[in-house]
Amino acid sequence: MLEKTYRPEEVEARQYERWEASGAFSARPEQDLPRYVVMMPPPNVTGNLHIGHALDNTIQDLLIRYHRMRGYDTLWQPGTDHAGIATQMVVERQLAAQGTSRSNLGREQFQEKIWEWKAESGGTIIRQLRRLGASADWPRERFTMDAGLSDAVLKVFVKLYKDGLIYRDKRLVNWDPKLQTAISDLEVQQTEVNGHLWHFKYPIEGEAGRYIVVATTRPETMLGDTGVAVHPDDARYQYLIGKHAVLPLVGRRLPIVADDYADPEAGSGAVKMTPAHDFNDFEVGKRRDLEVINIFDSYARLNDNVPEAYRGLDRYEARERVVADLEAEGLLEKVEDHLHKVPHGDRSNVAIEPWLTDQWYCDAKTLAQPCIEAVEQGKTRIVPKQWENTYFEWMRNIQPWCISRQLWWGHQIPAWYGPDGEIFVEESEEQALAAAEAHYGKATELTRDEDVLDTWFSSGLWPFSTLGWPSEDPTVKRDLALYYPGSVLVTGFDILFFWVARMMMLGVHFMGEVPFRDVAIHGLVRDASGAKMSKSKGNSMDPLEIIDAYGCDAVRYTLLALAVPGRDLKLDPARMEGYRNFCTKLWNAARFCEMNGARLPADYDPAACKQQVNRWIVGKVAEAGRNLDTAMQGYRFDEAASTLYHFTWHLFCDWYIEFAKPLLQEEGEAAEEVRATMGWALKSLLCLLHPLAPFITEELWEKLGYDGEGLLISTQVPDFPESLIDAEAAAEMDWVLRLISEVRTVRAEMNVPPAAKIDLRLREASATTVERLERQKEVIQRLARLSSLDLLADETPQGAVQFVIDEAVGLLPLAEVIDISAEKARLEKEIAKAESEIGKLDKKLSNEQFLAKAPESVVEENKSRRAEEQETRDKLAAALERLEAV
RNA sequence: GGGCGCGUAGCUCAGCGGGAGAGCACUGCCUUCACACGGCAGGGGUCGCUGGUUCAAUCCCAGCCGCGCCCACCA
Repeated sequence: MLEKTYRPEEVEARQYERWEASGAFSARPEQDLPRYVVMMPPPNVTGNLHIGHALDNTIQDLLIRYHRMRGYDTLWQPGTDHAGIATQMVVERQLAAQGTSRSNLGREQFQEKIWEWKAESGGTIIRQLRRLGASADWPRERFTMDAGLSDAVLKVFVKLYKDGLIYRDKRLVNWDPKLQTAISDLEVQQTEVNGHLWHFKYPIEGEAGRYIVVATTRPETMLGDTGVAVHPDDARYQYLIGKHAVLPLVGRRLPIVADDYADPEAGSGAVKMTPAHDFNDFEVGKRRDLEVINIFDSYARLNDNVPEAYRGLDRYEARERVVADLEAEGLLEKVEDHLHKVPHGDRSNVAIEPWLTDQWYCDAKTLAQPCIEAVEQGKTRIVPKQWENTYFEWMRNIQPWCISRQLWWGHQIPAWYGPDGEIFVEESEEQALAAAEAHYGKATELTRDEDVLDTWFSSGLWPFSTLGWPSEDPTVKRDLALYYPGSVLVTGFDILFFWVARMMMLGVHFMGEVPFRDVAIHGLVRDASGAKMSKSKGNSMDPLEIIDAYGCDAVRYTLLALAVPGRDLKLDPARMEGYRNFCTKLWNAARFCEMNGARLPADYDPAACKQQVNRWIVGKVAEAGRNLDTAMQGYRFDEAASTLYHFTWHLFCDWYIEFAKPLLQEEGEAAEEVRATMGWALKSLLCLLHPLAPFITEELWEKLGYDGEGLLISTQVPDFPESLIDAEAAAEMDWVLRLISEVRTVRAEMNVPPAAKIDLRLREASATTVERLERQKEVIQRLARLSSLDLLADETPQGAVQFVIDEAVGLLPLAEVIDISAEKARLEKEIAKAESEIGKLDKKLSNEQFLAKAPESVVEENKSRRAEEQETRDKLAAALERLEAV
């Protein structure tokens, strides 16, 4: 016999091990089945599972299990990402704690350290995903720096280079002075800062006493100024165009140029130009042929291109000095407070510096074009659809993607330089040397580019690199044919650009086909009050801890129930408690079934049930199954969760089991049919629930001795054809349910002491209305007896309900426990409510336009509602009169 | 500056042209032989505000007020 409560801690590890050992997680390429493929977003190899991973992977596991149980060959491709900057930072911090640094170790030793660190803590997150119940194809696990995936990176880089889609360029990049690397636009976060706007007077050359005023938020950059721009139509400055200003502190002649970029409305209308340290100024500088003078070193300290007094100063020290010196010279006109956005590195959290360097770029614009079309044509669907706009917006305005990083951890760029700077991009050093020999006519020594690629470059290949591309191996070719493109990519919107867009670009370019059919976007997990979870705020939830506390199924169910597509979810422990209770409820329902000998005969046919309750619950199971299918197709995991929750608790437990109790007391055919149907319903329910709550359902399946090797390993969900839904049984049962509720209410209000349990014995189902009415009468009679009320046998069912209520109310004065004045107040309130309802309906029904234009059915509905309300009102009024008479 | 989204019961959120819903919380009764992580019954909402379209608006449209997010080169 089952225990009284479900104990997840005793079940989860055991069931998981059994699943994994069975091999049932694995794809079955050799079988001729429809395919369902999900590529797991690879977490950082050295990371820990956080709540966002838990959501993302629970959804994927739900989809995978759901499809696996419906006859698909499923591939859930797992793996991890080397996460360049993030991992390098972790190891660097460790080195710092040990009193050393990467520069002390040198490149090779440092890389060894990282590999050691990976070997040590690399498997953590994968193990943690197993705690979540993730049924991924673990033997296929990949790492972005595996040999195979690295081959893919090489091949892609070389091909794109040779196609002219990757190139080297000298331009301003987002330079992170702390991490000492370039970063892409996406890795830059704009942070609002309370700063100042300084207005400086630049003397006009040869016109003593005349100045042009420029404003800046970054005074230190003035040391690199090479011009001043004004708007061509700005009357105030016409006479200055073509003349020069003299840069204070430096003495450089600054051409005053006309350019549309200068906004006459902003500041003084004149703007200083620092082409080496500002993206806009760089563009203006190119147009107006201004000098580009770099004044910073890689740590954002002033270099030798500034007057000696400032050399070596940090940018912020320099700012103070420059302002002080200009003020001393009387050239500071004014200082205003100024709130503005300052770009910061998302990893380092220091202000990034636009800095002139040589970097590798990817021509994202060209790659993006077919991806825009692919989504427009519906080859890939983004769910919810509103995100398509965001995708289009970004893809249409995409900038060149800076793909080189000055790091040591990652895929080193396969580019070699000859002595004269000639670039050789090849898949190996040998090929590069060969190319160099061909180029120079003799063997020539080459130096390899030190930079590595942006992490997202290799993860952009994930949908096909994990399948073995570019290997020519027949197995790989087969897998690519079967498992590319994937069915759906599940992800939060935070990496829509970082990752999804890159996979689209690289997938379409190299495979000639989009990497996935659907992109299912979910929100971010926030705490109960809506704040972002973060360690520093102390509001983060460790998924493993909450799994320990509530059980994995409860955590999964909570996440799914909250997962409205594209919306953030606020995670409240109270919710998890609720779903933990749900698990217990399910467990106990199964326990009841077990205790009462619910069993499923081999020849059981749900469509052949005779009894009404059984026909009804069969239909409700089928309905739940069909609703689940609809929800899953629309990625409405919240609806999937709620439909099964409602069925389990409020239909199966609250009603069906209660109806079954009296029936089970009797021996014979009726009881047998209930046992069989109950067994069938429970078994079906376990099948339906398994993808959401895999552990408890599997455990029950095993404990109840259902067939096969278990839910995950060998069970297919049966079809639930619409024909199983018996509309007549459903309508009757709805009526019975309502009736029982009403009688219960009356009894509660009358304070009728609890008699025996409501005893419903619904006799064999019958098709004819006469018989149906007879049965209902019997139900009413029983209820009435139980309520100590006599009931006229020839009342019609609807009248009977009213009669029961009337009688109950009529008995009120006799029940001493009832407070008469309170009861009067209640009745008066009810009457007022009914009257207001009648008033509204009257108004509606006297509206000619309504009668003329509204559909007939709506009019009829309103009329009958009017009649019902009137009847209710009259009965209530009569009851009130009787009460007053007492 | 541009874009997206949100304001529905005390809380968290579904719904979305024709009688306001769920979970939790709350109140009352019930330790009845699956379950007190339970059962039954109940209270609670001018569906942000103002206009418009419509026979009919929580739902569609416009404006406004609050809140959040994303993107953007404004000194």
